[in-house]
Amino acid sequence: MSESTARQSYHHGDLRHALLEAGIELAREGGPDAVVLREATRRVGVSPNAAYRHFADRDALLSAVSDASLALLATRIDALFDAIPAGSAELVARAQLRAVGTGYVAFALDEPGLFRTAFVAENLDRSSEASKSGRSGRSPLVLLTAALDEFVASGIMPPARRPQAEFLAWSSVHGFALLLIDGPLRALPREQADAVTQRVIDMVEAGFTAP
Amino acid sequence: MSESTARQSYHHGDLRHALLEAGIELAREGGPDAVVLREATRRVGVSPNAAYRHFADRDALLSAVSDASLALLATRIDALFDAIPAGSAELVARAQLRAVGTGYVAFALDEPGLFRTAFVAENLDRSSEASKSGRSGRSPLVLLTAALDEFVASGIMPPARRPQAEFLAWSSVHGFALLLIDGPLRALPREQADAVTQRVIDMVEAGFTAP
DNA sequence: TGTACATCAGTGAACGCGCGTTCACTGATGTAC
DNA sequence: TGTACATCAGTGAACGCGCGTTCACTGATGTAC
Repeated sequence: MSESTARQSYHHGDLRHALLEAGIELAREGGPDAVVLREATRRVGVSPNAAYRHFADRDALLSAVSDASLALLATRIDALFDAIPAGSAELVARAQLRAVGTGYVAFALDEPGLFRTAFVAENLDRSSEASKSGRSGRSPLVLLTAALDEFVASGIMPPARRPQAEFLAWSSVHGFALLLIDGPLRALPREQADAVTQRVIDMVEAGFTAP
Repeated sequence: MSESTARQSYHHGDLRHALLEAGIELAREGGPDAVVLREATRRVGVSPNAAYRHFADRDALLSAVSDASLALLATRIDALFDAIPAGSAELVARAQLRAVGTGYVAFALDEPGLFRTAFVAENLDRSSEASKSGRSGRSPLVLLTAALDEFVASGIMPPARRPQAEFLAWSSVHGFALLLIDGPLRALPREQADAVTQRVIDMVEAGFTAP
């Protein structure tokens, strides 16, 4: 977009933002390894070292891109979450669990590069820390936690199963996303992938609520 | 081991094997990206281009290392599988599911570098293809499949849930392994990790067998 | 309103690095007679 | 058993590549008076 039109002035105006956008585009195309500092500056039309006015080093750029990817994932989940119709606390909680899982996998399928970038090693941590700190109040983990709390409150999940349940649910959905984008289910047509996603969530839900 | 003693003759004797071992060691230390052709030759004490007598290129070496990693994972699971005591078909099948999951996660924790190397993108496929082709009759996927077939046969799992069930179970355990080695559960002490692993398997089992 | 000057945000050129890979070669091995 | 020679499995040197990063610089901007 704005990258393609040669800029007029010596100063860019918002180079940090432009580099971040370019980095996101690179991640979208090729995952975290494709976030190459020189290529980002090339796309923005600026000399390579200009990046160092805005990012300490290549890792700082990658981190920013990773954070942005995580935010896009969160947005996707939020949208499904907000579309849940009113109902009994139990039904809403079940729908919330489903929304988180469905949005998570859908994002992975639609944006595999960003998905992999969001979960670059050192950032996986941060995604859970950030949510604990409350900085991003609507992070997926927070939404998931709320849903599971309601599972217990409404009596469909035994309290003994509650500890760490977020991570059990997360594991299933995360692993499934990876089998779909990189793994043996890579060739599965989209509609079948969506159908099996629902079965992953069924399994998780049954695992939590089974007598 | 034998790499450390300078070799006597001009010919190495078993350079292919030595390079593979060096590659496995590199993968063990740093995952797939650490499998660097020049470093492997350095460790074996041979000139870099010597590797090309035995591997077409760097990717061929990485593939071989990945295959070897997968084989080590399979061996680990096999050991648990073979230790299952005799019993009713149902109990044995439940124990088999548990053995596959437990061995899988244990390997990931003990050998995170090899684990990540085993599931390098293009090889995740191969792990399921290889098992279908029957070349490796005791691959984890084959063992898992057998266990799940017995779930249905012994009546504890509705046949309607059987299709794709391998991948649902695999997803959960694979995702959990990644949360443990790279992710938010990285800091979990080993014994807690082992305990939560059992709960992951509980969840999967309940999801399959819930009424 | 105009000017001097500090600060900011870029440029251009170059660096060292380690990698994968190729070239022409040579020492060692095995086989035919 | 010995020798000639093809083949095999190494060596040594070099390549180009693209990267991240640093250096000394210069053009643009904003602020004080």
